[in-house]
Amino acid sequence: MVQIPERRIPEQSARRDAERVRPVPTSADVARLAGVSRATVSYVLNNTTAVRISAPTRRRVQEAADALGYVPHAAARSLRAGHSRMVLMPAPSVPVGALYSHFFNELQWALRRLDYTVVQFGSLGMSGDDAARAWAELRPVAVLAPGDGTLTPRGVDVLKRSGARAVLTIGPERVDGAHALLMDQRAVGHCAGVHLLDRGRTGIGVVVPGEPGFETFSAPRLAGIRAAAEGTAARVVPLELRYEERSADRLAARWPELGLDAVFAYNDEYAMLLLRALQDAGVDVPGAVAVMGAGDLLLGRLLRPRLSSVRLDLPSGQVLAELVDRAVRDPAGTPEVHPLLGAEAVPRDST
Amino acid sequence: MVQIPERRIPEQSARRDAERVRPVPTSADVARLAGVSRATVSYVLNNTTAVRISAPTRRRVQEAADALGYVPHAAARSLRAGHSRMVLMPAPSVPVGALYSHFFNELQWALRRLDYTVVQFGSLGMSGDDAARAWAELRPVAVLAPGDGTLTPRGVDVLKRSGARAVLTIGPERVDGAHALLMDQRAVGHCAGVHLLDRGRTGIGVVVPGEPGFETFSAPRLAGIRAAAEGTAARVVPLELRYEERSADRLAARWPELGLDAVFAYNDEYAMLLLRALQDAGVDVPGAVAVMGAGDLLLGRLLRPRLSSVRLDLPSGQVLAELVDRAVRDPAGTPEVHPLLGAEAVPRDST
DNA sequence: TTGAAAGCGCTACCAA
DNA sequence: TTGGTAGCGCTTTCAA
Repeated sequence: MVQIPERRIPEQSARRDAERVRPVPTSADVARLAGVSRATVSYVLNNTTAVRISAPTRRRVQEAADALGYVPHAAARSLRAGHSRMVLMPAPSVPVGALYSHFFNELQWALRRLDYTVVQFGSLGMSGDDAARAWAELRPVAVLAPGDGTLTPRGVDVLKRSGARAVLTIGPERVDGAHALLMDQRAVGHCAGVHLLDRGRTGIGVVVPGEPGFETFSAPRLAGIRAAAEGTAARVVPLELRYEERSADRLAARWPELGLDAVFAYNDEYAMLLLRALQDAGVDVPGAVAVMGAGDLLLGRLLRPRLSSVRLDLPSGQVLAELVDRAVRDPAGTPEVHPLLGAEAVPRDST
Repeated sequence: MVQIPERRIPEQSARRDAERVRPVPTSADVARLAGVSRATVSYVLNNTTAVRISAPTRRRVQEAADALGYVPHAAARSLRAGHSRMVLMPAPSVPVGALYSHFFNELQWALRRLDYTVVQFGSLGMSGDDAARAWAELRPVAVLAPGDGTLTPRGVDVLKRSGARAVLTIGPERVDGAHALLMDQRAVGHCAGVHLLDRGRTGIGVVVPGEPGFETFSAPRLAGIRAAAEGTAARVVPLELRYEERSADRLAARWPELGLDAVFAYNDEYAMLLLRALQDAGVDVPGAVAVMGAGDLLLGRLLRPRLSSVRLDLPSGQVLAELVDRAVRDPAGTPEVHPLLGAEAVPRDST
């Protein structure tokens, strides 16, 4: 059956009326101005190699495009192409250290060198599956989701069914069906535990941030130190601390009754806070208590005694970008787990 | 003229062949499964109020969508609609403090409440105009670009011509044609300068980070302190410092010959670094030298003497989101400049 | 209450 | 070497 298209006034015309000011130029406008077809415009602007366009035509098209300020429409392009090169990354929702943000930038840079478009998408305040749906709507070729429990196996499925060729988590946890770039926080705790036990400490406090949102990091660190103490006579005691002087003072005040001779803080900042409070309360560091942080911040070295810490090592963004690229090229491959985080004790004067 | 569409094998079929495994479900698939038209599917899934769909049909469509794991295609949708609700934000390229990242999150959250989709787009290593083009390809309704010199008036024009209804910069500089959310770093320096002059200091060193990428922040802070010293007898001397102990030790070693009795560091971290180095070199703080930072970090209060600082105040994300929304609703409005950054000296023991 | 179909901007196939 | 045109997935108008 042949349909005879009737002449209709498209709804768009109304919108155009309101915004007639400056309609956004399309490739058709460029074609019109250059006196060629839209196909030719596409060939020229994309440097299509399969087709040879004469130099004069090429020039006319370029000039027309420049004159109009033409910029191609990414959505239309990827709709037509049936796929995109967009890699979706989570925008970190908690303030993140310089180490991690450096790593992030490196990864982004490396992905762009592999011709991916990196987009960060904040999903604050969405449940995991809602977030996955929202990501899926953008039809990314790959998703690098936080490995912090946000993403569920259902979420992974939603993403894959909507065309994501690779789903990777990056963080302390892994998820079925997704590749995992595993930042195993337990190693951090373990490493600290071993160091403190080596120093002959037998009562180890573990500072856990009182603020919400850190559980996925702090819990495995605690587990790691527990694992290190397993089979020894040492006790491991979690201690909640908020990042304020008052909270630290309170903890320091009841220190004697805790009977601990060591403490591993969530990170160097909490460690510094507690160290100062202990000193103000008259507790000798490292004599009576060994204090250890994590992250190996420069600032920790400024204290007296210099703060012992756990140095964290992240691989180069280059390596990770290649991992992502490989996963994209082989969508059917079995999910792999890549340990990402190296941890090493850096003994200084506080332990 | 009536075209009789010939039956062609669409190129897509080849692609589909390769990926036949699991073609991504479209609204047509949902329609087929539910035994209705694509229009009906759209009505149901979008809860279109103008059209009443019977409950049974509604249910059938929902079930079909769930069964297929259907997720709408954002690009197709916004292509059809002729506009999107995407707000493009720059992904910060330098590690950013907790204050700023909190502010960022708040803004993102508030924008989402206004029904915008917030997307961060890293533009590391692109020139300003390339970045603007790359942003424009995504056809965002609004762009919140860094006000750090990346964006040029040309860039603003490219964005507007490709349909962005609002372009705002957020940072220390403003750009012609764009609204500005101005974080006037000069105020920070000015504030520190006034405080140090009040304390009777007459030779003020200003620590400028030796690392690249901080110029847009550090230069105006220096200018601000110069402005404060204008017309007084005080000298202002820029001092380059890298964020490492060695660099600080070197600076401290040549301190006596500098003849300065005060120093304002780029931020609290640089201040703490230098303070420690000065103390190690036997310089009395605040007796011989007053040391002041910026950012009012908790860690600065742990030093002895407690570090004086400049507290920075950022408005709530809510307020800013409304600013963005207003700019979008009134695209023709004259660009406005909104001062964003409040600065206040917090005197402690180091000055 | 439901369906048919146009068309958003773009690219790639085929024909000229 | 260039042009015509189908069709990516979606929404919406108009007709039934």
